[in-house]
Amino acid sequence: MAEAGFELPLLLFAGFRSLIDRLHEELALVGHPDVRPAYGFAMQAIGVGGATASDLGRRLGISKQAAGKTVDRLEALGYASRVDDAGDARRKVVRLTPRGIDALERSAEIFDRLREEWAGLLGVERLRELEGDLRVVVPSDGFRLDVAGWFGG
Amino acid sequence: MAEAGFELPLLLFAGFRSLIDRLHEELALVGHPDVRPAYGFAMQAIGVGGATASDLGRRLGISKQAAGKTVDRLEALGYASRVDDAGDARRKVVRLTPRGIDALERSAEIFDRLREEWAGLLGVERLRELEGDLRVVVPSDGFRLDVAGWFGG
DNA sequence: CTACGATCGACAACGTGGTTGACCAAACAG
DNA sequence: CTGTTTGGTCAACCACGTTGTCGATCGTAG
Repeated sequence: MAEAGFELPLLLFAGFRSLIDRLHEELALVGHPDVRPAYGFAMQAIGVGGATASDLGRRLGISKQAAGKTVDRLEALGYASRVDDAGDARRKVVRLTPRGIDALERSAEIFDRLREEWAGLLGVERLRELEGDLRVVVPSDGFRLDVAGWFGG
Repeated sequence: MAEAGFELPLLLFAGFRSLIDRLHEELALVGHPDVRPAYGFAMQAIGVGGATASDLGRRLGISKQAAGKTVDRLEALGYASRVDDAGDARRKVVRLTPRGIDALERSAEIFDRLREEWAGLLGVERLRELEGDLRVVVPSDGFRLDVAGWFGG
């Protein structure tokens, strides 16, 4: 007999949440206690190359205004800074500060470590299968990262 | 070489999100266009037996005040109603209306159908493994359903 | 039976991640 | 030169959370 269908989303969310929660626990221990999940995604989207608020909005699937507000918070926390664009007086390029870069690098390390933990529990092959299976069932056309707004409304 | 660790949470979230999005698309088609993800979780937590706002808060891992506000919205949409408790004048029991029950039943059907879809893509055995593996790596001690607030702050 | 503490539900103020709409300034295309 | 895009910001608003406070009720200990 089949499992109840409603468990599947719960398991996926629980997995996602536990990884993100672990990430932020560890991040707090290495000097980034005030990074919130939303900031992490935003910094990832800004990347080392920087981005404008409009870019960021497009990458995250949110409005440029919402992206701008996120940048405000990132800036207030010292993770990013706006610099005027030399070639276009309208644009203000958001760049990650060294602190922002550090948070990004630490996050990558921690995620790798977490993945190894899962590999230890499941076996490397099994984890690879899990990832592969998810890639199959997940729509390939990218997806929006506006978690809070998506869920809430 | 190992996959990048940061893909894992993204895949899990994408899976979760695609299931929830599909659910609400289908739900909209069968007469429940205004159910939001948060409402679905809340109704699930209320259940056919009903619950008080405080109960709901505990089940969802949110404050009783937040639970009360969710009940307000559920009530405004006709999915739930508050009834005075005969034996305790403080308590107001939240009960799902027939419309609320319908939404819950439809959701269960849709989730089952969605799971079958995944089974078709992956194979029944592989899907069962995926679920089993997730159960292994996910902390067993339950988890909070305050998605929006968790992500945001 | 009375007094105290815990609980329920509500109100208020606030924080955070989103939304639209409006607007100006700068860039671009004709 | 003019009309249209585009980028950034301001303002108002909404949804989902938070904490703090409060009166009313319940349960229990004295």
